[in-house]
Amino acid sequence: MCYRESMLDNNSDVGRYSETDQRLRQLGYRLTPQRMMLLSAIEEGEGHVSAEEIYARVQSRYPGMNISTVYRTLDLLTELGLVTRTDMGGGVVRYHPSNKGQHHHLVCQECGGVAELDDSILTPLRESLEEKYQFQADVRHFAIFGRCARCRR
Amino acid sequence: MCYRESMLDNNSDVGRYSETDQRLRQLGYRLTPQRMMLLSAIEEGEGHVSAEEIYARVQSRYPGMNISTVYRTLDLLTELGLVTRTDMGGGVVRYHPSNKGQHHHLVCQECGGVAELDDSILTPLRESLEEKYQFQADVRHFAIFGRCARCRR
DNA sequence: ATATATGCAAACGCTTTGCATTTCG
DNA sequence: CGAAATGCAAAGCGTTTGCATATAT
Repeated sequence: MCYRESMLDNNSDVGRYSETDQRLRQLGYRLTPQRMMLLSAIEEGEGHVSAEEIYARVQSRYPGMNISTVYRTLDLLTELGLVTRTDMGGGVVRYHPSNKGQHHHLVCQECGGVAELDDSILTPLRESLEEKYQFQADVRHFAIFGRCARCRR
Repeated sequence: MCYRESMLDNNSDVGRYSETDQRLRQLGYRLTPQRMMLLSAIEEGEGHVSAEEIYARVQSRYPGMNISTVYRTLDLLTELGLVTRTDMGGGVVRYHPSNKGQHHHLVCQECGGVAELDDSILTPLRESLEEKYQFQADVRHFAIFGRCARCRR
């Protein structure tokens, strides 16, 4: 029904439009309450979040949020390049705002821990892939699996 | 019921035990018809196959094969190290025999094409991960996403 | 003989979809 | 007002599980 009221009544952020919000409108998309909530949830969350986590986070404050809207919105934002989707392997997919800078992941297959990886370490690999295979590696979608320092002991 | 007859009657390979078959028995596991079929399907298939593909392939010859057996057997073989499981991203998981040598993958996000990648190109990266992060990269599970030479033109 | 593996059917978790309803612009 | 977005419920997909039955050793 009237999800606007139930969701926004006590939202002190109404009226504050983030950079990404503005961008959405520029591109001709509607700025719905759901989209604003999802964007702020993604921006607040440090690091990377899954669709289900985003859903839970938004729903805790705005119980009207719907899981299909989460997926549809994430798809849209990803297509527009406002959000980056990272396939972490094992069926785990995480999202983070594109404007928060690039970094990559070391995923430990033993403890499941995820460490961030500085981009510079990949430069040599990118260059040799370019040279030898004419392959343009998409550095935004990088996850390396293995065993972390702790689990090796 | 009696899946042995229906599945093995016209299997000219009965009695020929592959290297991996033998290995299974050594380790104390039973050498069932299903396991033999699955192993030969995986070994025949050039390159990498998904669980569903293995299932389809085996079933075309031995209609009794069951999808849960495929998954259970692939889990077992992976744990034993006889088969390698590669997460290709996008929920796609492929398997190939461990004894067929190591190589990696360049997955084109545009055309979906998969190219094989020589292991040597990863040596510098592995070394720097080891040095800087004490992280032991699992090179058997490597897929790099990006755009292939053809799609860039 | 008996522990182990299989078949079957049901459930799983995540994701997608169709369609009626609502809402942003 | 009208196109676009949402809610809802159902289905999709690949995978896993519980339990009775069959079988390799």
